Amino acid sequence: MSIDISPTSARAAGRPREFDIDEALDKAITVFSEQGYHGTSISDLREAMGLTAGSLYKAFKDKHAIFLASFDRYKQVRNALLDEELAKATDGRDGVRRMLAFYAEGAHGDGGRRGCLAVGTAVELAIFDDEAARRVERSMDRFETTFEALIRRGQEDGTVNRSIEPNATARLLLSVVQGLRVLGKTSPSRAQTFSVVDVAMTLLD
Amino acid sequence: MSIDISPTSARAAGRPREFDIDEALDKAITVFSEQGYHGTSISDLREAMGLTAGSLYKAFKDKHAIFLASFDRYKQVRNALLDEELAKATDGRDGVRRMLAFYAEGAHGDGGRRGCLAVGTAVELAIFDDEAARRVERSMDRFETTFEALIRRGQEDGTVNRSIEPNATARLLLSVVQGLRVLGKTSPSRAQTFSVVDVAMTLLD
DNA sequence: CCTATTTGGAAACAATCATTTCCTAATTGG
DNA sequence: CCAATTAGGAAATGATTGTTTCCAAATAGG
Repeated sequence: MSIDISPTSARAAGRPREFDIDEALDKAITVFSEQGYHGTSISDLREAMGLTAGSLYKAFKDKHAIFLASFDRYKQVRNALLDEELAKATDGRDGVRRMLAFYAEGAHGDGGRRGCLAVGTAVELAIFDDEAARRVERSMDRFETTFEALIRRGQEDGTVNRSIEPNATARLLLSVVQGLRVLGKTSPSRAQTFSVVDVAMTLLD
Repeated sequence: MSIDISPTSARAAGRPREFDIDEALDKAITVFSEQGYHGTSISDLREAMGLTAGSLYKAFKDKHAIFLASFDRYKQVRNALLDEELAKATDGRDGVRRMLAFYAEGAHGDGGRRGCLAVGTAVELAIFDDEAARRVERSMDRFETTFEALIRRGQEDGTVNRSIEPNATARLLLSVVQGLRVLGKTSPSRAQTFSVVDVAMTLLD
């Protein structure tokens, strides 16, 4: 029995995995987003991920673990894209607009129909699944905090009205964004979706 | 073979049903709201509704029919309550406030955790279930139209700013309301929920 | 009172569910 | 090159799924 401090890059003993875990999770994200957790069977996942049950259960403990891993990857990818977008923001107001536009972009057309995995998880699993609920709450908190920070930044740089309440307004914008994801399920037009963004922006005047 | 134009009140031949359909559907609504369609088994429904499988399948064609009947009753009850609330409105602005408050009231605490059956249906079933999707769309349209009518009424009676665009603003309010239902799944406080309503109302100034 | 009709309810149904088992294949370390 | 370890994959697992069947009970109309 020896203490193992091997780097993660070192390949473990045994036959190497023949598929990329993240690529497989990306397929799982699509299925879970479209069909939900209970609506997705292991067969659905096998087919979408191109794996046999054996491989699935060697890579993940069970269906629930596949779901949580999919959720985590979904958030990681989406957050990275959002951060990239927010890095371009010239001021607080521009940041809010970019953030709203980022979600509006995902809430219409095919992506809107597919849905948001965080919203789906909140609606389907948050009551009885503590691990899922914790992840949803963390995700919502992050959005709210980011909105609030952008509003405060705008109030300092003069692009956002100083008399509005940052936290309450951030929470309203969070509601709008989650609501757009729900409405996106009935595939509204791009214009319809972005008109909501335009109205929301007037709150900063 | 004779043409039957008997009133619906006349009892048909055969053993009479021993349970009230609407009461049973109210139990089903709770289960479907909490667990979703795929997360709810016939056993769950039997237990909640206090019925045997035989009785269930004599009253309804199948699980899907139970769900649609539950959805229809949910909307009927909620719409009746909303109409009652809106009848008290003194002007357009007051109507918008009452409508927002009506949903905020249902979106926090235990009711918020339980969730909205329309939102759950939109998220879980709208893509692959046409009958469910049609019902969701009709429900959303009704909300949007009601909001828009209240805004126009407010613009006429002088309680709502005449320079705002009624349709776009109505759609934003619709988004807010749906978003509150999503956020309600992580059981926010009453104050947190209503602060969103207060901010939304400033759009009418 | 008899027939037709419908419900209540237990038991049975095939199908599908998530998961495991078992064997072979592929790799690492010694 | 051998032992240990892990992955791939087909087949089997028991449990649960939604639904049906069958029989007794309760009603209406004739």
